Amino acid sequence: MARTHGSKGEETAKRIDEVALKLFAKKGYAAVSMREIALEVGVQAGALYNHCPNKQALLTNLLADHMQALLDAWGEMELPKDPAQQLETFVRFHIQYHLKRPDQVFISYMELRNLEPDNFKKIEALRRQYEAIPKNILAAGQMAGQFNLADTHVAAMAILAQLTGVTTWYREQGRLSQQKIEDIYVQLVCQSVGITLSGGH
Amino acid sequence: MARTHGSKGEETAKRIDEVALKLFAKKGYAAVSMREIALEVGVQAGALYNHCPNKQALLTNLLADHMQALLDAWGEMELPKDPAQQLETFVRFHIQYHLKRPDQVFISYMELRNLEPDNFKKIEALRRQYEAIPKNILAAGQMAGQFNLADTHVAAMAILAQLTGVTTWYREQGRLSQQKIEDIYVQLVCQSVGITLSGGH
DNA sequence: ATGTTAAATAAACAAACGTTCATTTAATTA
DNA sequence: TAATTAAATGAACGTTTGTTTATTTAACAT
Repeated sequence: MARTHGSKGEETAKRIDEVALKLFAKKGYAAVSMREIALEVGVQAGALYNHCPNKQALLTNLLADHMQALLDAWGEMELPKDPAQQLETFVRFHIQYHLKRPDQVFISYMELRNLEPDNFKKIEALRRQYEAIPKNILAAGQMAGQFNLADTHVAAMAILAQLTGVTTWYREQGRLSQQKIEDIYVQLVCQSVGITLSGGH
Repeated sequence: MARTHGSKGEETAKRIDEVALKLFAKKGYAAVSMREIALEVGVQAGALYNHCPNKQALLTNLLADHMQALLDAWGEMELPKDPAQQLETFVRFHIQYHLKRPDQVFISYMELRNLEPDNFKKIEALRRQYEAIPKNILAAGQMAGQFNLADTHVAAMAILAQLTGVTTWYREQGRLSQQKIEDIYVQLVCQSVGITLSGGH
């Protein structure tokens, strides 16, 4: 056999990315073979190389695309002026975005060490850009005297960690709706920075 | 050559565990070969099998030992009666224990998916045992009317995530001492559950 | 001193790895 | 319709993988 009936390059390329994402998230980059990806795409291993230069590029592109899309999505949010409201906006944004893309989030945190140095630098830079968002919000709230924080940098990292942690236990059919989880986290985060919400959200 | 001068079984077994821990944490279980471990131990690959049945057992034992030691260490702490003080005790305990064993912590969170089903179940059970600690503290504080939480389960998971997250950015030579970091987190956590410390800690 | 056990070596195993290549066929363009 | 390009196949490449085995030697017990 050779080229199969009805095959289209763009479609295959897309499927490769989807499958790679799914498998990397499930088993880890190093534990997934190109043959395994090919099998799930429905193609022979060699065919993958018509669409990507190598395995490493597959991972790098997935991570870079995710981080860039995350930053772009935040860029399109309109921000309230009040730091407390900004913080709430960020909490909801982060939870919503991450729960919608659990696999991307997972590999972004798990597979950084499997990137070759140059690729790592690129992704790490995007990540720091994202970390700057809560850092700036907290710094603004602290400057304005609205927050009560001993250290805004540590607080930002702590908040990010707890927000991202949602993806480890959230189940679509679980006890709590996504909306409810957001509310719980908003309260938790707002209390942790030392403010209380005025109205009962 | 064969048995080398001065070789002792117990020593080698210990070194294998140490090296495996270090390499698994650095590169991930799947990315580390038995030959790589052997090289760092200073032995041929085949010799590893005098001390462990296979690679999977190496990982399982590391994770089981860590989780059991963690639970034992908590068991030896003496607990104050007041839930707020219990929470502070837990925060400091968790940070201290985890910052002292960054590699163990790392693989405990990263390599669960590389465990075969039976091994996974065992480790997961130990982990849930540990998660029950903050859950129970929060539930007690909430019952006593001292905490202000919308959901104690979610809060417990959030707090655990943010505490464990310390290991991702803490550097021994960094800006903040471990003591100072503990203090920051105690304030953050206490505020997040809805209490404020009486004295200025 | 001798016999036994423990702990290593070195070579080998089949299987799987990422990747390449010549070839074939479908889709597209002229 | 013919020529060209795109997208597959399937076999092969040389490595590397986890693990086993026969053999050798050091450590230990009698």
